Amino acid sequence: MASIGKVEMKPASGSAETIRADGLRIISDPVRGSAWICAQLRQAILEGAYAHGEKLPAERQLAQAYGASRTTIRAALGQLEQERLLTRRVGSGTFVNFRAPSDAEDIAEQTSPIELIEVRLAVEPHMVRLAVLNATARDIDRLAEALARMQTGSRDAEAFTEFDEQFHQLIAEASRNPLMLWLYRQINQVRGHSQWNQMKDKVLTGQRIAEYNEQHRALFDAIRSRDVEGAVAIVTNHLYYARRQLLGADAA
Amino acid sequence: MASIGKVEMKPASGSAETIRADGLRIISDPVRGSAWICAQLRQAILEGAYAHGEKLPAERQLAQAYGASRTTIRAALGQLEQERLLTRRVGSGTFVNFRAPSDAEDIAEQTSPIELIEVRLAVEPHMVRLAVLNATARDIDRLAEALARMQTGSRDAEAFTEFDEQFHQLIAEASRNPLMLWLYRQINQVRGHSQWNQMKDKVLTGQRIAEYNEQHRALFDAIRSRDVEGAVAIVTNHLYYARRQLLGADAA
DNA sequence: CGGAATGGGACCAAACTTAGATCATGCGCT
DNA sequence: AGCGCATGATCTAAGTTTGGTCCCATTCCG
Repeated sequence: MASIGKVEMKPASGSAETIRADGLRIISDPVRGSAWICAQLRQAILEGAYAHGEKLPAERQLAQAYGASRTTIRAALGQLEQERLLTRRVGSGTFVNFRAPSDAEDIAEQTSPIELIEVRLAVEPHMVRLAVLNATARDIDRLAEALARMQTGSRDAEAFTEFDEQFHQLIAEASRNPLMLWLYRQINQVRGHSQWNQMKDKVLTGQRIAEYNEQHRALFDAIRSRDVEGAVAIVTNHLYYARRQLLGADAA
Repeated sequence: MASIGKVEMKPASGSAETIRADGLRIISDPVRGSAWICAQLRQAILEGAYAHGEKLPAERQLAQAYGASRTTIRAALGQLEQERLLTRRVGSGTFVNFRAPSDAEDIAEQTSPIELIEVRLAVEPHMVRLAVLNATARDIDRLAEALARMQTGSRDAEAFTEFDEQFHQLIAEASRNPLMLWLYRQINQVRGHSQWNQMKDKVLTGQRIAEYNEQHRALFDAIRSRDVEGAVAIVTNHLYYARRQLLGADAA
């Protein structure tokens, strides 16, 4: 594997830099400083050389690769982290946090978070209705698992969004309607690319995550007990609630 | 393609890295670890290297194959299981749970007319609501034209279906929500390919076409007069009506 | 000179990996 | 049914990797 792209390119020798010998032409660019390394990495990320979520080489390895000290590498990575292009986790590594618009649908760019909520408001209530009516015991087990994961592991907006997508997609599966599932997957894809991602950090405070978790719990209980109207009401309110907060964030 | 690329590192073991004198060129495996193994397996599955339901090698064998510990392999498999790409059964093995990506046409074949109606029942009421709220005068003009065409030229089931799709898509446009419009186009595409086409001749009798036309007329009037609840009620009944007839046709 | 950036090293705590042992389950065979 | 075996699930203990932090010497540049 790794046949694709994963080769090539040296971080050094970007443009005609450091003409040794005579030392004229020294002008050059920021030669191999943290700023230069930062620019190289940023370009690589923005060009999609690294997939979203992919792990970068460890700092010590990058240092060796770029022929720089770890301090310098850390300065560059720190800058990129501030730009929200990277996420760093102790003991784990440094990860890319940028989705290349390569596979992003045009439609995602044109869709505002409000419009996305409107569409979900159209689809999800009836989807939940079908889910309550058609969910198998296995579906409900899966929902329970997802709910447990969500309530234990959703400390930040990033993780919560991911779990939230999983949860709602499981409901889509529980509807046992292939077209409905396909449709919701499309919506989820848009959701992953939309401008929502740029504002969710501001909207999803810790308290709101807790509130959403409560609503998810209530929705699950309604589905499990086959309470059609209750489930529909909960998901409808859930989305109205989210829309209200989006409108508030817009105003702010 | 002499672009800036990713820096490839090698793990501590394995092949010697090759650092060139002039610059640096780093080779070798991208950081093996559970995340990397997970990515490898995911790509293999998504590429169809494993058929749906096929059994993967046992964990102990995978561990040996990847030169990693069983714990690491299990971490990767666990991630893929969470992504619902795998299913694991004690005593049996690990199995692929992924079907070749369904495009619109595949989905259409898997979708029964009833399921299609269910999805439309989910989407269209709220879509109509948005349309009533957001339709421009131009939108309403276009709807009027389509309605006129439909009522004059819909003698057979074929022609009526075409006009009907146009009419509903115009409503989607009137919602002024690009995602909604895109979504409805997808639905319409499925509609064009589905098994519906094979039974519509039997369902769409001349009388029923006339009834549908009446309903369309009423829906248009409601939209034009900005009667939100009225329009929603009409389209909902319209679809329930169609569903009832489909169920009748199924029974027959 | 003096400040800023860089290099190089040490140490820490968190997360990950490894290597086992043991258990529980399901399958195939007699 | 009973048995043996392969497989996934779980646990423990230790080792390794990794980003976070601090310190100090060196280099670069005004």
